[in-house]
Amino acid sequence: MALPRTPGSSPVPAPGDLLAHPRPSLAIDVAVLTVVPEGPDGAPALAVLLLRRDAAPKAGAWGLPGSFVRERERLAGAVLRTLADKCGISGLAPRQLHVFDDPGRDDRGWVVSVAHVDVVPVERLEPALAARDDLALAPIAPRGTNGAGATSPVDVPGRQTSLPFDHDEIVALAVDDLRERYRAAPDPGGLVREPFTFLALRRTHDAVIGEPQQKDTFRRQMLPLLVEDGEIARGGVGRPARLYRRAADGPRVG
Amino acid sequence: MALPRTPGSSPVPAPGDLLAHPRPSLAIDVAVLTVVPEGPDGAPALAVLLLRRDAAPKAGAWGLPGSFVRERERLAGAVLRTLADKCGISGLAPRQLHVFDDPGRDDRGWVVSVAHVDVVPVERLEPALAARDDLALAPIAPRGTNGAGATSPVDVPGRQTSLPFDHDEIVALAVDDLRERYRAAPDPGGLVREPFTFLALRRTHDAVIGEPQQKDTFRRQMLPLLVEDGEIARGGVGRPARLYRRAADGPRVG
DNA sequence: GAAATAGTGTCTTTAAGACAATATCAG
DNA sequence: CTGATATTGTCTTAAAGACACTATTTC
Repeated sequence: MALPRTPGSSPVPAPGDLLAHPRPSLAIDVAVLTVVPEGPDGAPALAVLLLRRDAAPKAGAWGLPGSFVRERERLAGAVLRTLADKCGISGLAPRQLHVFDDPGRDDRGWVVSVAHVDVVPVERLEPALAARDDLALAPIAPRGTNGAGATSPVDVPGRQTSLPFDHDEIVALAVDDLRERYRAAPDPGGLVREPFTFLALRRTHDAVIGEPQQKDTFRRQMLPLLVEDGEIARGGVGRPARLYRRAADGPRVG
Repeated sequence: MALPRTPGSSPVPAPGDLLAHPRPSLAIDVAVLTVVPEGPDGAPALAVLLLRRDAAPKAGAWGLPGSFVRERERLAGAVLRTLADKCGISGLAPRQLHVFDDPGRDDRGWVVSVAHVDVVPVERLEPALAARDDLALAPIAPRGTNGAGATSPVDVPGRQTSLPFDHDEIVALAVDDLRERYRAAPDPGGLVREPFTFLALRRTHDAVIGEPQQKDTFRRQMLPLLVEDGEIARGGVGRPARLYRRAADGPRVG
């Protein structure tokens, strides 16, 4: 077998020898989205998890968690490992969004990154957020309404006006993906603990989609995708609401 | 700088040295879809371009065109190069579908492949198809209607019942993606030469989507996305139809 | 009973599906 | 004029939006 060559030596592969190909570094980035109970306007709102970079390029800047994929590791596994190792968070079910392949996107070399989105209830982020100062939840800017000439879909903390690399684009893709899924099904990201009332479900959808959903239309759309459970009584002030769970054919269980 | 290591030597990266990471081979696969004038039932129908493999694994079997990404090459560029080099075809605008990252998907080693879809008018495939016998257009099986116990969405030529690797899955994703886009906009793949009549447009949509579109509903949906052109007279037998082009805000121009 | 929230009824508006009438050409 | 296709009108049906009414609890 031929010896492994340095990447970029010979563009012509020796047949049968995979290692002869120049190979890129493979990375993942992940936009962890959640709903915070108090957004900028007091109502629940979408937010994204940011991490202060300590590594080489753009050290000190806020960006999305990401890392290189290890040998024979699955992409989803790399995302979950990154969240666990770098953020102390147990993620759930990463979804692929897009591959960013611009050869000039990283000064360090040829890095191809697969962008992901994951959705996590805010309770699972709070311990890590409270314990560390290099983690932050940044609110999603409500569509083009962004301070000054910032082009980021995120209200980045501090003086920073945008996210490094393609992270602004990744957040935009992640938000679009999540909104599309929340228009079609009840809480596909598992943000609401089961069983839940229709009010809790609708408040979450309002926050994700960014605008209030019609009470009755929303009920009629989502009802066929839910199964009833029991009753809630204590706690609320008005008439007790029925409790529901996502129908079995629905997506992942939180 | 540290010497490049063989992939798989050290899973712990030396900080600052990108080359120290084990790196996968990066590949692309592409499902080239088109509409052939005479499908299995005589009507125009969707088909996918297959290539007979000559390389190492599954040599002789029909599969999708694909190849390894070269150094600093864009993914879309690798797709277009593959179509040009291996199929003698000039592709148009590849779209990413999904990253296949199962470490066991290729016996030769750690290969991560980005699946793509591209849409090409059949006229641009015909010269290559006529000149070579390792290229074929396979009809898309109309939803689950597949000979015997075949699980492939493709009617693969010969005795083959499915495509190698994840190619069956790629074709299914490609067809779903194309159908979704054709439900929303007039001929986003540029299959019909401009200017076109409503009949030509609808026949193409019928073929892509796999079932006939309502004549009047289709017209009402697509009309706002088109701009008028002139008139057609010669050729047809009935009343001449107006000619249209895709509206400027539409997608790529063929 | 008053306040608050849950759940349902129904009217209006909009869009799709279906069918058919009218328009305009070649022969 | 006949046959063929294009284009438009309209009726029916289904769904969404909007509004309001009734129901059931806590205080």
